[in-house]
Amino acid sequence: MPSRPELIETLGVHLEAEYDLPPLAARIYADLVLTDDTGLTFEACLSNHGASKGSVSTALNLLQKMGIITYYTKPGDRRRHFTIAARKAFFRSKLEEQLKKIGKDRAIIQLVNNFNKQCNKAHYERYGERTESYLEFLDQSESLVQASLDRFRKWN
Amino acid sequence: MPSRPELIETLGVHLEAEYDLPPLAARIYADLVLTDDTGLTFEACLSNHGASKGSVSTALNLLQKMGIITYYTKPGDRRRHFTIAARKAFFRSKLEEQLKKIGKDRAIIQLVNNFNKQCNKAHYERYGERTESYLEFLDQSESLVQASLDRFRKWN
DNA sequence: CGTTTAGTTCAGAACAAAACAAACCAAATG
DNA sequence: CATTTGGTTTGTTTTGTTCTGAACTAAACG
Repeated sequence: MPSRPELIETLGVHLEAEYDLPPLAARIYADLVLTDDTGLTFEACLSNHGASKGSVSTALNLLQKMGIITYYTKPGDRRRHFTIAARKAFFRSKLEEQLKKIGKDRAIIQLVNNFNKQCNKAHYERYGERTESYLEFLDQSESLVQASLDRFRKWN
Repeated sequence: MPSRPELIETLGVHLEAEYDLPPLAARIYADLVLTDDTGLTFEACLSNHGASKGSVSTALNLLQKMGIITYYTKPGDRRRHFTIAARKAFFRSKLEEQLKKIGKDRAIIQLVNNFNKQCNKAHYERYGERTESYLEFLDQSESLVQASLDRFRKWN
């Protein structure tokens, strides 16, 4: 089993790629994923990652703007406690993202396919069938995601 | 319908993100996608994209190293004609990439889940079921990709 | 009010990525 | 064998990102 810091690093790299985050923001996000819902204070983010106040502030604000994290306060405690925004919805929003991606992918493939139909007829005839087949795969994929999404929605 | 240059730009942006390519390399890739299998010469890449010889050279070499493009020569013509490497396999390799992604995703989710099982029991109990459900989705997704992949493999 | 606490803001340092320009090389051509 | 053609290599410039550090704000506390 990886140690906590190791796992933060591994997960951080992954999140960096998945959500196109700067390194520090991704590490903080990873840290919060591994922390229970009491969350982390600004100060904890600062010391856990050895970064400057400015960097931590920027990273936390970015994650908030992206809807990834929120904070709460305790009465009689001025500090913000940051937590991931909707742990219940974590997988659900992954599925929603997936749905968007499929849509985008289909859109471009159709754009290119239409272009070929008009301007590259030979090519269109040679590969049109594969394109159809891939579009069909996208449809099936979409249905599968949609079905899982429905299950996750009931869950909430 | 978008014009050819517009489509190159749109597709270019998409490919940039999909394969993590530098802008110029992605535009050249897009250009080749819209060009029939006669391909494009170095000179054409150069003038189509208004870039310097050095940049085009670097971009083409990168795309070759990534296995995305190849070139052929005509007897009595010193120029290289660049084409996309395996148009027949285009969708197939997209599916193969998809398969790898699913594997990575599962790996991290399991890593995090194991961590929670040991170090974050309450949290594990609250969300473990969702995790299971998502892992199941990944399995189904994998099967679907695998099935499509088999169809595409026969095709070749 | 002065001070402490909890952050924000912003200029700029440090680094990384992408493209350029010019010199270079190697094969064909006259 | 000098020159053109088709690229490659190398050093530089441009551009963009990420983080820092220091000055600042705003709320609470005594």
